[in-house]
Amino acid sequence: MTERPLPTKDRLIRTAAELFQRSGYHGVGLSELLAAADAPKGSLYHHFPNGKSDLAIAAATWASDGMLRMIAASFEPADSFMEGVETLCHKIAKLFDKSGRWDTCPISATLFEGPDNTSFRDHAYHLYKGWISEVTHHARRFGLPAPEETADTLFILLQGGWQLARARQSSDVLRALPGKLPAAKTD
Amino acid sequence: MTERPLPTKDRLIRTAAELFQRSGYHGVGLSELLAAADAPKGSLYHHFPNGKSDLAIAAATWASDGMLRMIAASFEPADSFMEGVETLCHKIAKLFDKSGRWDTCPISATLFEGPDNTSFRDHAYHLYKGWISEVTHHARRFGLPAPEETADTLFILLQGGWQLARARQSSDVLRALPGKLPAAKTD
DNA sequence: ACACGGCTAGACCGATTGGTCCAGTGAGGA
DNA sequence: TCCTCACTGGACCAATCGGTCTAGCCGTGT
Repeated sequence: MTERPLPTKDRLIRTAAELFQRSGYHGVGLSELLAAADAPKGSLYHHFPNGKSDLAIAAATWASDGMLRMIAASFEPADSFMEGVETLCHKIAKLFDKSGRWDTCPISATLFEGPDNTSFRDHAYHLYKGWISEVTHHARRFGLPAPEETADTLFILLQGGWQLARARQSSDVLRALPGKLPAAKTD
Repeated sequence: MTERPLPTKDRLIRTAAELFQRSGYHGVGLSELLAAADAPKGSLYHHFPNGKSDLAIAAATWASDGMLRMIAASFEPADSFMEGVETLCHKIAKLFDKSGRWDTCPISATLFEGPDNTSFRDHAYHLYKGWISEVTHHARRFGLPAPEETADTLFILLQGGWQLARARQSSDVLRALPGKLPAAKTD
């Protein structure tokens, strides 16, 4: 997993993201993480002087960037807002199935349950805001009446949907999400 | 906190629920937990032979029962389904504010991030099913056209809404939830 | 050819983890 | 009165935690 040719720093970030999503910040030990990334302790503390917490923030940011790209890739080629929503939900459903269906949202897994450090929580909200404002942008572009509120609702549906999908072990929940968005009016 | 007259076992369950919600299963050490509950280690392993994991399941079940009562108390005196939803969302918003606005859903905090034990995940879904079927029952009672689907959606909105509320540090998200439920038709 | 510095490798550290074990303790029944 | 047993209190344990530190590898610039 997470192939070898990548530079050590990137390998650390990717495996950290992966493991934190699976077991949460406190649920992953450095030894397990370093073994999975095939990196020695020295490298970790070279690239991330503050150790685990620095790495966690980097991992969450990296995962968030991926999500941001997924949102953009769903809405940009779409002919309507709802078409973008549909594409996004299907992409996320696929991601869910690929993840083994037990992972948590990368940001909440990594940052909300981290040390009670305020900066962790602030960063989490910062990343979430990025997702929401990206959706808001597209909602506005398609002339939706209440772009901010619609973006909020989509975010809520995705977060809650992911949770229920995880409990049910089925991505069907995620695929059914578009029908629950009030803006499903077909203009 | 969690006053003294309660029997030790109950004190353990309550403080476990509280702490797990704040920091997650792996984020709370036994020493911290026992200190908060003012109980010695011997008592923990007397009441819960399997230690932390047994306690976690008991704590999640206890928290879930409280939620179940809150759902019932919201819908039973209501004159319509939407009135019940409104009441429930406001109750939860209050709970959110009282919790310090950083806690996680007690079940996902306790069970989803616990040991990768399957029984943990199964129990989590079992508890969630309890919530959803309670809502389904009331939806059917009020003659809603699609009771199961409506209950699912309410669950999704509550889970996602809680998450966004936590990020934003504001319970307004939760209070606005009823308006996002498609069944908001006023019959 | 040599020195420099980014990076790796892993031994080592004290603190804390979850868990075990047993000697009390004290209320209730015989 | 004494026995019993559910319960408490805490010493103790190996394992693991996150983190520090230093020795050396190796590519690059001069």
